[in-house]
Amino acid sequence: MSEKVLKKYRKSNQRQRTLEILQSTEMHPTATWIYDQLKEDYASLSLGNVYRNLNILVEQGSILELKFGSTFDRYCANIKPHYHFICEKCSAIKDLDLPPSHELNERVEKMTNYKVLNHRLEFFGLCDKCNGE
Amino acid sequence: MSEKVLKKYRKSNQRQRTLEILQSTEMHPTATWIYDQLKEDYASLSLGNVYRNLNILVEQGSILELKFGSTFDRYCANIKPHYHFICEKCSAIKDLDLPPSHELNERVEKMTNYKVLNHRLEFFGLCDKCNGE
DNA sequence: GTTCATGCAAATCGTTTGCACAATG
DNA sequence: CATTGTGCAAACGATTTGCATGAAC
Repeated sequence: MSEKVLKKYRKSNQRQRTLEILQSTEMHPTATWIYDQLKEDYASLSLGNVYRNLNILVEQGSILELKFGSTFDRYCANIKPHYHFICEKCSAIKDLDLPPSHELNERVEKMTNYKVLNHRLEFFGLCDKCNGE
Repeated sequence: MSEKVLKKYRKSNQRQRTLEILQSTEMHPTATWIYDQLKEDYASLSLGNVYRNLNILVEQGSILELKFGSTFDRYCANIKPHYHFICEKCSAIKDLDLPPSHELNERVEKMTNYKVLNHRLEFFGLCDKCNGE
């Protein structure tokens, strides 16, 4: 496993403020929402720089990025519900035999006041081929 | 709940072939990969139409789309692992108190020969506000 | 002959990047 | 002064869409 070298970053008010904004909200904002908040303090702010700072904060482990975007959509003809395993090295996607548990939905429904209709479970790691090396 | 009116579609060899290709593979291909396969039979094929047919097949319930793309990235400052609930109506994302189960990784590891490092679990439905209406 | 299917090219949209200049250490 | 931060605009890449033509019913 290649150990990633942490880059050195200077102090940046804008980046610090970005982190504070993120820490002060329960919602999971988009880059654009954060941009709008920051805009009040930084009139000449650019969206590109918001992305740059968010990526740095992720790299530093200060925040999490929930990827709902930016890679490929994948398609499959196995239409009965099932879980997936995704190889982080070769990007292979495998169907899993683990039977989907409807009971999980009920558990979440009981601990919240949400109506839970379904869920999606994905495992990440190394597939048989990539793990053998 | 608004019931979606199913549109009527004619028979299309290209769309039928798209489904067959998808049904004959274990991998979870991207639109581009499917395009490359189809290209052998349809020399003048356009990628745009592959997307159109894939969307129709999804709408008809013949295939599943695994969205790893095409919406927003969301960010959050809660860096300890946790699961999410996503409201399908208002798109709110909520952190869940359900404790992440490392045991799930082991279960998958035992039933496959993959190295399982982590997983991601998301629930979908209606949040408290949207469910009340 | 009305509606759907298709190819083509342009548009869309979230995100990234190259460049020039300002700020940091 | 060497390096990082920033704004700006252009680039990128996956997906969608408008338009004109061809096929299905």
